[in-house]
Amino acid sequence: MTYYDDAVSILRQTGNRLTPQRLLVLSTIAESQHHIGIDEIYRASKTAYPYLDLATVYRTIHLFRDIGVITEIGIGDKHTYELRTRDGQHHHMLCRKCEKTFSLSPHYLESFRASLVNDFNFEPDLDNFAVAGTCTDCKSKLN
Amino acid sequence: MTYYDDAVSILRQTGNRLTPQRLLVLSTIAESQHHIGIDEIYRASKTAYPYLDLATVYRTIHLFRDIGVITEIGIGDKHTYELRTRDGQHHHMLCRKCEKTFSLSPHYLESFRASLVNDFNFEPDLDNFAVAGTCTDCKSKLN
DNA sequence: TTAGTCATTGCAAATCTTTGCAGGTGCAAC
DNA sequence: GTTGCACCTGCAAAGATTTGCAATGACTAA
Repeated sequence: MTYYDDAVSILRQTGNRLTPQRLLVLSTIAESQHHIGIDEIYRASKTAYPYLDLATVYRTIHLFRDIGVITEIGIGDKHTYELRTRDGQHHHMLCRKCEKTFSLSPHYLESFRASLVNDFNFEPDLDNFAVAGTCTDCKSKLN
Repeated sequence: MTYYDDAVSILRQTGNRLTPQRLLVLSTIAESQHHIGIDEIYRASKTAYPYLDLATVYRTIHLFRDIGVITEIGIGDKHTYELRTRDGQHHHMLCRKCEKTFSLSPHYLESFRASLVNDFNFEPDLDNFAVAGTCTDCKSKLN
């Protein structure tokens, strides 16, 4: 269970505690094959541990996001989340219409990153980068 | 007043009405030199027209965003807004350490966008694009 | 200019998200 | 294993955002 070990070490490194609630939320996100919203995380986790509170889910999600365990993706007004993998760079494209995701090789962003570093000395954090847009299938359906 | 004329024509084109509330919110955003949050928009606009309701501000902001009159920028958990100028969009770099934002000309993302369109026929929505990272000042402070 | 229509508004209620607090609990030190 | 302490949690209340609805008023057509 790679995600578990990684999360443990990141939580430890950042001085946070390993609580059942956190591990539960973590595994719920990990087991979801796609990005998952707060409400779904709450519902799914609550099945395993009925005392779980929504506020705890919110706090846990924000913690995970801030320490880099998960990535937040905004779809319209809704926020969804997914696990960050160990191999770091994990980019994708996300279709706003059909909500399918597509992987993207890191090299697509490399020249962008390089120009920010060169021109502004700004080091962007592009790990687990996601772009929203319209995929080819949905574009053709628009006609 | 370019922003006014542009907004009028965009609202007309999209079949929306020009109401005093909308023009008020629009001018509040236009007069703000930086990104401005919902609460500030509400407070400033309410001074000019005390009957203005918060719900109207929310609806107006979402309308403006959806028809492209303004751009939404997510800074941390807070959303801020700014006018889209006629000469097109601009993007932002956001420093995670000092929370300062820096503008970024669209051409930095153009080749990225072009390669997604060419290689995947994926049309990314980069209107409210913001990259987080570390700015030059904060990088030098790290030593 | 006037009248009719339908989008828009203000209000209030619903829903979503965050926060304060008192008690519970992980974990480090013994 | 036990203890102590700071962090976490659940709960409830506050704050933020969205929605339903009846009344209003912007715009079109005559």
